[in-house]
Amino acid sequence: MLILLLIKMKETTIYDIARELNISAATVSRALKNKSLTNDTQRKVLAKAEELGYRANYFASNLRKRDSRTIGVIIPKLNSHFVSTAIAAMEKVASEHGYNIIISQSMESTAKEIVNTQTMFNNRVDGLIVSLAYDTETIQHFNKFNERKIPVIFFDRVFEHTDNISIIIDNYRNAYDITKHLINQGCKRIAHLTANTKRNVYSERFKGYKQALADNGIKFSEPLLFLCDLTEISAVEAGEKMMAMRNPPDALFACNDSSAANCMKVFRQHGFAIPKDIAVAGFNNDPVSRMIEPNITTVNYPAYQMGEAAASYMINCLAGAADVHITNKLILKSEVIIRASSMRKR
Amino acid sequence: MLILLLIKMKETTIYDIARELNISAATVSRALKNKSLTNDTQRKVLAKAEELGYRANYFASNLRKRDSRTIGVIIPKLNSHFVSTAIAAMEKVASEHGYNIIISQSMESTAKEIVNTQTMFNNRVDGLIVSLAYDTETIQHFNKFNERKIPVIFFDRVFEHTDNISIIIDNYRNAYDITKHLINQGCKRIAHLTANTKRNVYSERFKGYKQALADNGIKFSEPLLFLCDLTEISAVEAGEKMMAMRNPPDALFACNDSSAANCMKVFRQHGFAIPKDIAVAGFNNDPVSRMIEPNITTVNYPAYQMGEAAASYMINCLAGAADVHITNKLILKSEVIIRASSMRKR
DNA sequence: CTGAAAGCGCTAACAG
DNA sequence: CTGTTAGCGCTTTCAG
Repeated sequence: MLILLLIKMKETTIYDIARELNISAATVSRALKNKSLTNDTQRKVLAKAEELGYRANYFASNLRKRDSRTIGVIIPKLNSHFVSTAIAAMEKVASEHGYNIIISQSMESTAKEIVNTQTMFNNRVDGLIVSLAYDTETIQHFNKFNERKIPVIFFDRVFEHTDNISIIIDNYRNAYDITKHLINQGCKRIAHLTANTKRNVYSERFKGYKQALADNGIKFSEPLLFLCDLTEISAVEAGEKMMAMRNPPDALFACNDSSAANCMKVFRQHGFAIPKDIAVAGFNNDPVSRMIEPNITTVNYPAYQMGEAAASYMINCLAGAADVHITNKLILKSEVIIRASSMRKR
Repeated sequence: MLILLLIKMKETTIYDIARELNISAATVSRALKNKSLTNDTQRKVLAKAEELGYRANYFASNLRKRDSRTIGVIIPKLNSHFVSTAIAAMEKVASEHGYNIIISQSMESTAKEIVNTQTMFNNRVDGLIVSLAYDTETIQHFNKFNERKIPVIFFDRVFEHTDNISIIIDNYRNAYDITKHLINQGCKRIAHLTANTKRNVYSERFKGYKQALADNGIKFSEPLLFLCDLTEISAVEAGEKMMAMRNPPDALFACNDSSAANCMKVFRQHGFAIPKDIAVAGFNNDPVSRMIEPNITTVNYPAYQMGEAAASYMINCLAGAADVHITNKLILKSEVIIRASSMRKR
């Protein structure tokens, strides 16, 4: 009979290194941390550590230091070009400063966002960078961070009424500009496809859209406002609704490029030429906006810079060089990119 | 003069709860862990914990238990529908079993992958789930995990010669089928756009492509093989090269949907109709394959199931119910989806 | 069911 | 520059 014994492998600790080298654990600890560069103790320690397959125990170290050097990131979903680019930037900045990043997805659900918040809290993140879920309406779940002076930075999907810093682009201005552009192309019945108009990014764009109409003598028409959850299915549904109208729109300003693309597909199926019969504009400058024909007029969203800004600001807060409550908003540069999908005049 | 004092806020510990309740810390610990459900000590502890704003200290707990209940995930990049869907599935399975997930991106660089591996190692992950970077050619950096019997599971982008379990789809079969389909549509000069042919996913597809040609009396022609790094720019370049040929291909089988889409754009700019002049097929069933017109024939890639499988298998290994070295390959079901981009006959 | 006590591995005083 | 010592907060025997 064979008996299988699973033994937890003994880990090498700084004490093992210390013993073999006849020095104290404290010295080993210091050598490992580059704190005594003068003599060659350091080299010996490093060599021995390598030899014994030593690996640092962050649990012990963090416990002792009462500091995790970790930044938590909560985002709605990973699967957009915008989000993953922003995270790549955060990761870069953080690791340059010796911070780790832990990520969690709220999957656009406030309930899951709250759970994630609690997990981050228990994991003792030094700071939290957040882009809110689709329908999050209060930010009470971040109170415990504020109470403990753990910096919370919002980016992109932010909360309007908060003292916490928000990193955004000027959604209002860009929406205004892109709507103005459509008007300049001779469009009169401009549909707007958006999501929950409570979330800042969408409400601001909606405001910009309405203001541009107003400033150009076009009355806002409720039936031209389409709300959807931005999934493939609901974008297609919205497109179908537009096509079913007695008097269909002559332009669409969608609040992201994917939905714009999905609608364009529907328009074409109904025999509408783009931009001749209906001009289209999106938002985000997602790769898809350049993949489909005609290329989609959009707003360049500085994802990388936004991630960079969020992480840098966080690091500064943690270093005590900035206070989360002094600057309140950081508005990044962004601009409309005109492409073929909206060019009716030349 | 104002002096700002930053005082690290005192954290509530189980001792604080114990003292206030006149019980021992051990009891509090047990109550918090649902280990004494009988009497109402538990309720009191929970209430007091809430009252004092207690939060568990995972560092202390992990240190003591010598166990992190964390699974590390290393992927090339987050920004694809496939990867983020797979991760969502892993997160779900893991959290159902009380595990956390930490993610890091190799950004398609072997060097960064090695660094990430080391970080995961030091962070004492209980297991590692990996999809390899574009050009990773050895997996020595995972040796230290194998030595310590920390399970390593590869998915999608796996390494051919390893004892570690790999979770994949039948890339060869699907590529064979899709090529066969193009041949059945009357195509004779089928271009293949792929990446590094060393990475399994690409080499297998390439083999399937070649075999389908061979089985149907079509000689493989080197000039019809296009290598690129799958970025937007290089896919467009490849498309241009195809168009510049004296005798351009009459079909394209690209190894992902984005590059297929990017090439289609180029084809159309050169006045080629799809599928009449050139039929197109992609791979992955990415949302973009349904966004562009005509919709792209592709292979349905079970991202969610793959993530689920990887995480479940990992949990089983960690529970001792499975051995990473018994099953060697897990092949998930997948199939070709025929769409308009390749339908030349009816 | 509960308490006492030990120790996980590390770092930061402090002292030499 | 290095060693001694104490303790971070928790879990887990072992006793009672």
